[in-house]
Amino acid sequence: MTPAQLRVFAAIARHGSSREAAAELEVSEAAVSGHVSSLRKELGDELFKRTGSGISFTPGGLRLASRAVEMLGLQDQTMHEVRAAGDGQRILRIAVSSLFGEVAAPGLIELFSTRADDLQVEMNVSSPDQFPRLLASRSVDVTMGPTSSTNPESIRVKEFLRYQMIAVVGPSHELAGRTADARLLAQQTWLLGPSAVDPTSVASRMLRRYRVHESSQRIFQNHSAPLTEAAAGNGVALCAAHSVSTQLADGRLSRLEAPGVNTDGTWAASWLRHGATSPLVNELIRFIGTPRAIQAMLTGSGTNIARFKPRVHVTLWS
Amino acid sequence: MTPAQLRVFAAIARHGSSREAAAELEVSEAAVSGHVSSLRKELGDELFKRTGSGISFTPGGLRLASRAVEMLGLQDQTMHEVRAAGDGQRILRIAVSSLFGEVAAPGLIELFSTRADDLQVEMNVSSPDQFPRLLASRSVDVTMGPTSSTNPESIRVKEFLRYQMIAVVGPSHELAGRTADARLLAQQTWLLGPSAVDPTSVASRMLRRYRVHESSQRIFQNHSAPLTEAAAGNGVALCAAHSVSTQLADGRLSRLEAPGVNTDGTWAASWLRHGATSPLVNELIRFIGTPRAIQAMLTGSGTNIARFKPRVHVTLWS
DNA sequence: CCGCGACTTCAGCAAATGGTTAAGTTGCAT
DNA sequence: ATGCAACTTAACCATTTGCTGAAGTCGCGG
Repeated sequence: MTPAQLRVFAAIARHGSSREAAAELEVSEAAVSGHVSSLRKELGDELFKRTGSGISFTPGGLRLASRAVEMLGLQDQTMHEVRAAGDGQRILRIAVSSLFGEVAAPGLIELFSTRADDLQVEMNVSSPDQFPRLLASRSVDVTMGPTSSTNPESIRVKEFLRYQMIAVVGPSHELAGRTADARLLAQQTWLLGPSAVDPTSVASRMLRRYRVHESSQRIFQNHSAPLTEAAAGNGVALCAAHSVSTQLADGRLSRLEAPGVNTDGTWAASWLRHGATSPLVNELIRFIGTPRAIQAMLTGSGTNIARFKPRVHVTLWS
Repeated sequence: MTPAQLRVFAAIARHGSSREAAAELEVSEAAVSGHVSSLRKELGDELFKRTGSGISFTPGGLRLASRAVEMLGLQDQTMHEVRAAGDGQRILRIAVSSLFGEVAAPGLIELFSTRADDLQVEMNVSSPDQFPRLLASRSVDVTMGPTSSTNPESIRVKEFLRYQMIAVVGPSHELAGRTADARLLAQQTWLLGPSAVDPTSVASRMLRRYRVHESSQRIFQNHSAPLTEAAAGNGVALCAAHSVSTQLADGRLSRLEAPGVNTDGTWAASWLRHGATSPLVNELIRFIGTPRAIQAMLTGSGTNIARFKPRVHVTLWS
């Protein structure tokens, strides 16, 4: 699967014809066909069949078509990025857990990145158990998220924020303001954010603890939607206490007390211990301990349009 | 930038040493060095420098390290996917706008994908102006999102749901239940979802219409967070009327009337007109018009844990 | 300042790549 | 049935790739 082969296949997919692809790439049809037959051999799939008028793709061929343009795009982007980095463009690459990425990171990054000109921050949401791998392969410079017990010697960790996970329900909910027991909790509908998918998260540990059946779990694509659902009285949601303080104060949400439902969590940054740590990383590590940074994490999550750019986002149902 | 070169560079990044990388890949150090020098020439960046104890990466080198493992991973995944597709695994690839993807798609896809076994649905959130390109390059099978005026002849479109965009504020907000004029609207803080970044969206057209200054716009990473902020009285949010009906009913949110603030939007599916449309696509197109599907889109967004799998998610600040 | 460890360059060689032309298949339209 | 358009295969060749061993260079510690 060389870039050349992918380029050829992408051209075929775009035009729906080998001949036109050959014309576009200014090579003979035989050359195109040669690349295709390498791909066919490597992937063990026919990719496309000839029909009277043009060709028709196999399922595998369609699949390859998607990924081919994606891979070529990624390669292209890489070239630009490496060049830009060489020209002094500074980039800080951060991996974050989904909860931190949603409630704390925007405020923090917004504040941090305005401190320096021509600084680009890339935030990558991923599961915390991937953090060591991401650091080890130099895929990111820093990770931020829940602390992990098992960290390799080569990774340095700095804890910077303690938060409390609490359970909340809407004011109209039968358990509002009451104290529940484990048995009762297991019967509730649990409204959860994406972090519930990660088995190491506080949320999913709690679900296991109370033995909440999967059919009582509703997982949303972000951590804000479950709170809205909870406010409407449709179930129990978990969240960081500070992120809902105003909603608790004005009665839109109400705490639910139960043994073990209030858990303390700690957010920590980790990075490679390795010799020369980039100055930018050191700067960030220093910064996250300051009162201003803490403040930004606890409050802000909306950011200005000019500086925000969401990217890829793929979801799979199977 | 061939796969072989990337594999070599990824190994170097992982070990922090050419020698160890050579050992891992079971080739001579010279071979490794050869691949590196090709990369250096192609990218015009030194990538890493020798120091007394090992090597130190240039910014460009670090950048390449991230992307190298990413590209290799993508390639690997592609091989698996093509093979799986050949073995009869059916995949439906959908591109959606950010609003549709958040409020309507989960319910729809959940319902659709349970109708058939071994059916995998991949949902890709992207800007609607990319839809024609994604279809043309066979990157996705169907797109779903706001209708677009300019569609190439080769694309077929089916509108399936009309919705109304409204503006809402919290009950404590000074404009709650009142009718405002354009002048007043321009002075408000606008709480927006990711769709505001896309210049063709209803939201950003409205912002332009009222000449809302960028500094009065707060963009959130999803469409649910701005509603929570609005409920707290911190500004004006835009949303689809049906998605907030309960919140309007119980007074957590309140409509804001103003000339031109209520816009009708239409969601439409589009797909390639091309000869033989996949049966799966036809099935979906037929399905989205049914009452059950409409119902699922209007109500449900939480989905079961076992069937949900978020993926990549990159955000850039610059 | 010498030596060591580690990365880089060089020469040379076998194998693979990527291309060409020409001939061969194949499915559909006439 | 025949012809056509379009994809595939075959034969062949120039070029590049990818390796290796050997020699070269560089930075640092003793």
